[in-house]
Amino acid sequence: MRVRFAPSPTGHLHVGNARTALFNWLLARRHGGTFILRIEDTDVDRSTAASEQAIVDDLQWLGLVWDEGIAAAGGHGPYRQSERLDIYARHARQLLDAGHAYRCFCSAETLEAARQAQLAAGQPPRYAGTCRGLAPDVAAARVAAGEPAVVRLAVPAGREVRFTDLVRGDVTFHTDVIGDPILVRSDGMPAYNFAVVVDDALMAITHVVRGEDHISNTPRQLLLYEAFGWTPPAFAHLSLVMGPDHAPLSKRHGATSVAEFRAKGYLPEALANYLALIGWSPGEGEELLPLDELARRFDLAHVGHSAGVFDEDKLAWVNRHYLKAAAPARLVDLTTPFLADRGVVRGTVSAAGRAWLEFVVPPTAGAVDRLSDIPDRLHAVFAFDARAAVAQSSVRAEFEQPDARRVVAALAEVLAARPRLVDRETFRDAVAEVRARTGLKGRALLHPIRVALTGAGEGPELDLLVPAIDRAAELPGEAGLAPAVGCRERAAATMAALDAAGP
RNA sequence: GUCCCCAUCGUCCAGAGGCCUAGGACGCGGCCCUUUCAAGGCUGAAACCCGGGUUCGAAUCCCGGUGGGGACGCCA
Repeated sequence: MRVRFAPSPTGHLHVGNARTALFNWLLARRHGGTFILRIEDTDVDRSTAASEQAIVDDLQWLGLVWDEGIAAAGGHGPYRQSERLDIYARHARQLLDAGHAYRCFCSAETLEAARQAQLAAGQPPRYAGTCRGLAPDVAAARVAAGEPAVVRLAVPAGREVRFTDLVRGDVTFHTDVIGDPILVRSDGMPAYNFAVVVDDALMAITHVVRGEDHISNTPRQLLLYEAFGWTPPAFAHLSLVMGPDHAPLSKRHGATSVAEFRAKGYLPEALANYLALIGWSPGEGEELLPLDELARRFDLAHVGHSAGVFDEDKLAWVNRHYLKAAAPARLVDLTTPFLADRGVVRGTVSAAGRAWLEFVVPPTAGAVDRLSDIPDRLHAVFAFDARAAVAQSSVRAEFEQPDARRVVAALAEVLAARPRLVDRETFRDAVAEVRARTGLKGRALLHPIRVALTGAGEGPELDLLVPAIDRAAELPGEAGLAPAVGCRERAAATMAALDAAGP
């Protein structure tokens, strides 16, 4: 089995295309086949080397390694269509000579006008076949005279083209609804339908798994296989991925590219796992499975027929699972850029700074949806302003609670008499003392402490936050982290701000 | 407009004629756990698009309707 993913390097890798790549990859892995990456860059105006690189990076990030293709070995190259121009020219010649294709001299403007007219008249827009009857020698003479021409496939009239789609079953098209497709453009570049067929055939592709948007191209391609006398591969058309409003996923729905999800702090294994769940089920009610296990169970016959809505909430849930399972050192590495963006990490992190990150990041990552949420949860460690906090209405409201001030006063005293609270035990111990002094417990006790120390009512568990603050406060200035004020000072400052603000 | 594809909870899936009083997951509500915030556990509400057939029996098969999507490019 040989399958391929053939993106066009005209932008970032879209999640819908990433899913197509994934399904191809899963199928190849499942059957011990070969997964090939081919670049379809025949649109010179829109294709860029940067896009190709971005797609390569995204595929590698997702873990979808290819066995053959650009930047890999393989005996069926080149794998970039722009490097196969002589091959297409040779095959176009073959079709022309065999009478399966012909030259068309209609200008793009003429064609566009005809298309508009047909649309306006409620007719299916389709090439009328104007140049089809031109005698070969007449056409050759016009070409020799320098007249621009395209090469079109002569689609046989009155026939049915059918194929058995591996996911949808039998599909039938009538050739009467197919206009003669352009094979070679006037500038000599091959057109999509022509290049794919030549490449898939020459690269010995056995299964073409692609988006449903290509289903109507399939009859044209089948006709080409027939013209060449080649045996076509098996086809499988995947339903499309939609946005929440059931419209094609687009920028207006938020993130749509793999790169954007990576930038938002989703783990590659999470995105890949989630993508596999759109239109397919690993079975037995299981959903959270690693790529190799998904591959072990993958089966085209069980791929769904209807379009799937991309649900970022569910992606986040999958991501949470992998965030909890990720190795601590990796989490720190992945989170550092997000922390740097917020100014928490500054420059080179020292061993002490790194130790601090390894203390706080893994447990924090286990409680958020994505890595980009981590700076928010850690924000309070480095930013604290008692006066500003007390000026907030929500914080003031907290301290209007009957015993809140007593808690802060006791906390300030307790902390003043203690060393830094650098672990959970010493923190709990300090809380126990505040509890003993105030006789309060539960929310009445912890919430004022939280607000007094962080200036906000929400955030990570105090068991982690407080030690994180005091450890950060002990760090030398060159640790690579922003400076932090310790809890002892915070409690005192809050008390002072409260006193200054009056009852 | 023409052709093609599709149609189970809000969303993603399970369901290949009786196992369906339609199952799981996300999200949502409730409860539990928790000296705070989350997380986690348990639990609840929530769907077979409509109409005809076929059959002893249909979410499952057939036809029609409706709805959604795709294609109709010198884009891929």
